[in-house]
Amino acid sequence: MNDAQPKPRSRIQQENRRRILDAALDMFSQHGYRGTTLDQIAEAAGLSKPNILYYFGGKEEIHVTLLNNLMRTWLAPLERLAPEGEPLEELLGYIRRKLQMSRDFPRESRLFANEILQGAPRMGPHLESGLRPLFDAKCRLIADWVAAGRIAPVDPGHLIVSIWATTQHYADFEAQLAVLMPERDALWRGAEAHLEAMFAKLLTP
Amino acid sequence: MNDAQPKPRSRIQQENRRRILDAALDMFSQHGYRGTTLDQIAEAAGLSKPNILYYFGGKEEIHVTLLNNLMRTWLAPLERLAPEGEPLEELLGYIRRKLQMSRDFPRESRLFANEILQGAPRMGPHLESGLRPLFDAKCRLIADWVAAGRIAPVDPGHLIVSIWATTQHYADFEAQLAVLMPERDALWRGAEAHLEAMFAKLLTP
DNA sequence: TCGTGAGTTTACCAAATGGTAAAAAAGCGG
DNA sequence: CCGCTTTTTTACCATTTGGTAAACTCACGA
Repeated sequence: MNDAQPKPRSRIQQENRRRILDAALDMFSQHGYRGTTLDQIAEAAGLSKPNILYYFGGKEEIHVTLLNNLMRTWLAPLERLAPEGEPLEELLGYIRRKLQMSRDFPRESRLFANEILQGAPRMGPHLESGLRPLFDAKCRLIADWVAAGRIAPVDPGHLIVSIWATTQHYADFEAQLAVLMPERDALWRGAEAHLEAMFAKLLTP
Repeated sequence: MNDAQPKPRSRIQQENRRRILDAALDMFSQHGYRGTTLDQIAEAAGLSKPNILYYFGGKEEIHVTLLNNLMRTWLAPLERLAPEGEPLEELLGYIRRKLQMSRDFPRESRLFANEILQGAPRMGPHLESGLRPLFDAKCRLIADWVAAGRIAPVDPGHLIVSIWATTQHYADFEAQLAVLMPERDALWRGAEAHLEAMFAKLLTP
């Protein structure tokens, strides 16, 4: 229904679009949508403002593009939660992947958090069409595991929400954690150990 | 060093300041600092913009006032975590109080989340001077409980962080949860049951 | 090497925004 | 009811911001 056009982008187009999106991700994730100006993005990208508007239709189009890109990488870890493996290992693996994403892609995590915090004004449909089916499917998978007695009884939905909450928190609230637990390396190691232990204990039948 | 002045505010001053702060809390928690305009606050408060600037020195002063007020109510639940009681009951009580705050004061939770997400530009000092000592003290308390074998071994810092993450998530990511778990009443009941069960299992020796 | 289209810059603009000055209106103690 | 203070409104302003028009430069294939 929309831009599934080919996209025969020249070398320079690709490079400049990438720079703009990278700069915009920096800004939007730190200052939110309205807190970010085109001039900031332009300066961070090393381009002039009109030049940026040559590559994107406007501020909102940049933001939406980022959100669309985000959705894919964001769903990936959950998609890999598969019925074939050992349930406990599958879930702990998911937790590990999710925590890794918080550490390696904190900007993406904050962009998402900002968008949701503000009521998901530009993402509502995506949640409904992209996230929800996946969430429901994985809830069913977990419910099956519970029914089969392969993991301890647990509300699948709230389990997934707990995993999101705990893992994303380390990216989204980094500014707070930097004050409370200043040793960065120890923080991530401690986080992984704690979350694995916590969810293992919760899920072991 | 600053406004610890008496504050002999007239009836009308108190009322109007309250209305402004309430309206500003609505706006700031939903749109962030830069995403909120004085005109929005004015309209929501039912006052004219210059009138608002009669009560507050400027936009930033309103925001800082809200943040200061927030700090007090925000620390209260953790302060009540006391060494006298049964450790497990104390911690579960804390979790219950924290979740209740997410349900009853989602605006405050989101205001806080917004501020931290953006790097705590107007709250950094408060975290250091207000939150950190409390956090450290409660970590020591929990460590003592662990050392005494009264709760299962757990990293106190990460335990507290997990409690924050899971409880606040229900307020901060409400827009997302509204899509995934539309039945509002069931959501809060399920959240309480799930979190109590999860942390009880984690902490029971 | 020259023409042409892709890419970039300069010079703007209208609207929005935080904030101010000063006059007007309300309150209110006497 | 008066006079003085508090509160509110009207009329502005300078800056910022998203965006545009059009001129200009550059790459590159014929």
